[in-house]
Amino acid sequence: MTAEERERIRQEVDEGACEFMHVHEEIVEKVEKAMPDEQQLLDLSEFFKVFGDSTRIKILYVLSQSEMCVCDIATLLQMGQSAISHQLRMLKQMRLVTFRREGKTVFYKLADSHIQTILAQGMEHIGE
Amino acid sequence: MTAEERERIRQEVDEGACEFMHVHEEIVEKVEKAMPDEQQLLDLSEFFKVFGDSTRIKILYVLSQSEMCVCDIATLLQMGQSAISHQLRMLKQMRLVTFRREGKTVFYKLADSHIQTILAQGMEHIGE
DNA sequence: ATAATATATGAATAGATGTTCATATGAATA
DNA sequence: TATTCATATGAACATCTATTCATATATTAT
Repeated sequence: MTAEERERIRQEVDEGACEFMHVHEEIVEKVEKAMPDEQQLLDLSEFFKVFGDSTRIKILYVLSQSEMCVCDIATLLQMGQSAISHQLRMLKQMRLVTFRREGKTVFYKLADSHIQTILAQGMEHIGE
Repeated sequence: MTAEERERIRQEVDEGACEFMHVHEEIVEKVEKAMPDEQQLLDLSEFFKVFGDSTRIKILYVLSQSEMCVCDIATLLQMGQSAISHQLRMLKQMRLVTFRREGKTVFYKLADSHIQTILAQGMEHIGE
């Protein structure tokens, strides 16, 4: 593909993008080839989004200390049962927590030790 | 603190929280003691929030491949220059990227190799 | 079966967030 | 100095998200 062709395509495709820019062709081409699937990057951001809310971080944190039920979590975080339950649903969907039922009570825990590693990694980063 | 006192305080403090719940006292007390600062957990969620947006993930990804300027990024992501610039501002504030000016152009790169580790860790997790 | 209790969930609302548009700033060049 | 170009930024808007409220479901006990 020549520079001319690329320029034409760019004008057709990137209406909104900088019209007068001076792109560094080599870099762009090189990186373009190394780009993962769009979907993979979307999944990745969805994954991190789960950690990007203080309520969910707190839930994950307390569950890293011990398995516990919904009301234990609500008590610890001083939040309503419903709010916790909604968030646990999301954490379930994202496979970050698992649960077991024992009578009327549902006990939640972290799905795997991987989660703790990520939390610790984040902690490490902000403590700098 | 007796169970009675705790119950009274709970009723005063946790208006919204489950009123009829049967908290598991031992667990709650143990974990309560081990809880980090509220602020630290807020910071942690703020940190992860940055990774929880697909545009920012893409920016971080392309910068993990090579230093580049705003318009290079806009071209690669097929997005407007302004959108990228706004996001770069946030990434700057969160100290995930640094930049150097060269004439009219501003080159951005990842602030440290730590960031790549976190991205890779996330990638690893979703690929399961 | 009925009541009590722990959790789940749908709808509504308020607040946060990302992109766009228009424009400003800063730097090179004529 | 005026112009051009790369980037930055404020305001507006639309979308997404978290919590609350009311209520449903599931399980146990009476």
